[in-house]
Amino acid sequence: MPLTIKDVAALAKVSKGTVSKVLNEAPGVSAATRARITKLIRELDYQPSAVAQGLALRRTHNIGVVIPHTGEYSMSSAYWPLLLTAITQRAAADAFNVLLSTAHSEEDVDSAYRLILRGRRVDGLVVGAEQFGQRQLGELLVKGVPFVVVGRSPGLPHHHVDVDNAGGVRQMTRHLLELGHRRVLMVAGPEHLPSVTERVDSFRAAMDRAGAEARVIHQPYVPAPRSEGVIEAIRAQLAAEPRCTALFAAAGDLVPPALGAVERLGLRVPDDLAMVGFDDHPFYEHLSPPLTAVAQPIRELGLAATEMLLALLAGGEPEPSRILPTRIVRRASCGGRADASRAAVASRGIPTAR
Amino acid sequence: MPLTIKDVAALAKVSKGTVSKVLNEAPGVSAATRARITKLIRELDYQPSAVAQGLALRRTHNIGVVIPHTGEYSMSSAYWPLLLTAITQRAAADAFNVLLSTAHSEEDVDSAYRLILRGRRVDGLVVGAEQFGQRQLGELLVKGVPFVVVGRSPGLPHHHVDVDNAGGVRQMTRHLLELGHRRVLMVAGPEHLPSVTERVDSFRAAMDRAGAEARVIHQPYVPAPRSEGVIEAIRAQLAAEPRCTALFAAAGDLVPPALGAVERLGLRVPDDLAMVGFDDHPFYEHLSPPLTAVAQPIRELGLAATEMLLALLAGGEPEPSRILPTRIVRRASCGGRADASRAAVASRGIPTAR
DNA sequence: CTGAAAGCGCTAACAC
DNA sequence: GTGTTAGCGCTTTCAG
Repeated sequence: MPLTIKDVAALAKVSKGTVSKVLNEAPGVSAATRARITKLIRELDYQPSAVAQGLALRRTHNIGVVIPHTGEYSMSSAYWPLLLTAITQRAAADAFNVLLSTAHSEEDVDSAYRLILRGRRVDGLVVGAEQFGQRQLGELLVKGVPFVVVGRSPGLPHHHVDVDNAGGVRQMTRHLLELGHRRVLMVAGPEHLPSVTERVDSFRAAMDRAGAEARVIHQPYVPAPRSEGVIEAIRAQLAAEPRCTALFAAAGDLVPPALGAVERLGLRVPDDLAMVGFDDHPFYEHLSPPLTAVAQPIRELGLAATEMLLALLAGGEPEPSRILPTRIVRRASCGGRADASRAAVASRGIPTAR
Repeated sequence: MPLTIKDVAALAKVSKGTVSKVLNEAPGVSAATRARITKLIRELDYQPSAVAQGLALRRTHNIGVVIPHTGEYSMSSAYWPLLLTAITQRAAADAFNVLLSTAHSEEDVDSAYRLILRGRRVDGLVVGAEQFGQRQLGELLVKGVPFVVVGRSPGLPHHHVDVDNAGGVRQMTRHLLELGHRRVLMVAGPEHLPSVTERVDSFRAAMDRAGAEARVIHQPYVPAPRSEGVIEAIRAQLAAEPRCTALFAAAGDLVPPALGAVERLGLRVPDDLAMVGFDDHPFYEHLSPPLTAVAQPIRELGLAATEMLLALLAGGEPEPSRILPTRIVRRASCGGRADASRAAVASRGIPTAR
């Protein structure tokens, strides 16, 4: 049986209340007894029960994170893992733990949601925009649970952080236009997602403005072994006359099928077709040719989301939304000169690969 | 203020005890009142406080997971994200939540460890072998916290799951030998890691047995932008006479620098040099040529770890260890015919890419 | 400055 | 079958 505050009090020959004050660095304890108790606590390696504290204080010091399962299909993007890491790290800095909940399908969203909310075991939530429907968000709003959304869910008002989808696409589209492309195919995700709409609209606007022809096809995100349909759809569009001279994969998960389609047609990149992606990935550098992409500040996004939530939990009033800029990493897949990509944020290396 | 059991009891005109019995499906309540209370609970959308239950029952229904940060450097492997997903999903099936803790450096390990253990907010732990030192594991043992290690930490006895590192390497090495390679370079991770030792020893043994020459260099896992030193070390070994005809990157994080070295030397794969990796990744299919690799059953590993821990928590006595087999996915990087890789486990697609 | 007591929301004996 | 009571480990008045 682990030590309780009562044990500590008995050993120190004081009351529980006094020990509690020492634990919480509350005033009203003489320096002498405080020192004595502090020492005892250290010697005993006593740790107060977070559960009991939670009951008494009605706060758990846990934040919930609801994101999609990283199934085999989604590992062509490092988005969620990097986001989760950043959130966890930032939360830890304020002594908050992260309670994780993932959903692997739409039906599943609701159960993920209740699992983490059940019993109010978190003080607040960070949720992926795609992970909560209007209903769930509305419920959170009603219940008064503090939360911040990563990405935007249209309609209801809420705190949110996101990358500048429109800006990133605009910048990349202009880059393609500058390189002389007049007919570009964008492969985008499912139409009902706000992030998809933002990217597509921005692409269309930039192309229109230049009097160039924007082609867009929407595709579901699908596990790699099942991407046949997606590959075929892209192949068909790519083969259609008049031919597009550039292909824009508007999400990380669409890059592999896009590559598949290009391989299937035997097109040479960048000579026959220029290619770019949204959402950078370490392997892009090693594709042949290396793939130009819009890089998202994923880590910063996670930090921003967490800070916003922590502010909310502290009773503050953070700005309702925070949009982070993207940047283009030029590699050889568009022809022209490829800048060396700027060095990424350094992280100290510890063993991790398996 | 959320509803409490007291409110429900008052509205139902029964005592808290009776409501509690209904909540826990305990006997001793007439069918009629049970039905009435159940209905009321549903109408009110009452959820008992997990914190209060935790206090009373001395179990939190949370499991802790301690894994490395997924810094930029480690996203060339999908190992940790996939593992985490599997754990979370399996835990959810038994109504357990996952409390996440990550460490981004060796110094950090201890704080990650105390953060999650502080206040006993978890019933048990799944930890990455590299994440806990002997000291921490020993402390867990002493404190009697149930835990299972993913990978092996030598010395102390503990429950653990792992992939068959030796078997996977042996199989792949034999494959290379069959293709006629007599001099092979393995790039492996830091020597002090058991998984690295297992892979290296198995490689050496298989090569020796065939009278072939095994060359091994150890390299730290390092962030992508800093891999210059690693690339250079590999390049140097690759250039050394007599030349190796095959290169074995013994961890996911070593594949990008290995590719870098090969590119730098202008070697053609597989004609000048065959290349294989340990730990498969969705992008390997789109490298040129597609990379042959040892695939690890990561998801199954996570499920096994979680099941072992859940069994422990339920008071059972699971087998102390579980080793899962790997399989080779043949692609074109070794020359010869490349089998189509067997279809991976299907997952239903929901929007996830950003 | 310190101790005693009430209460956070729930469970589990044990009466009735 | 149902109500009552005593904790679970901690915080927080409020006396002394």
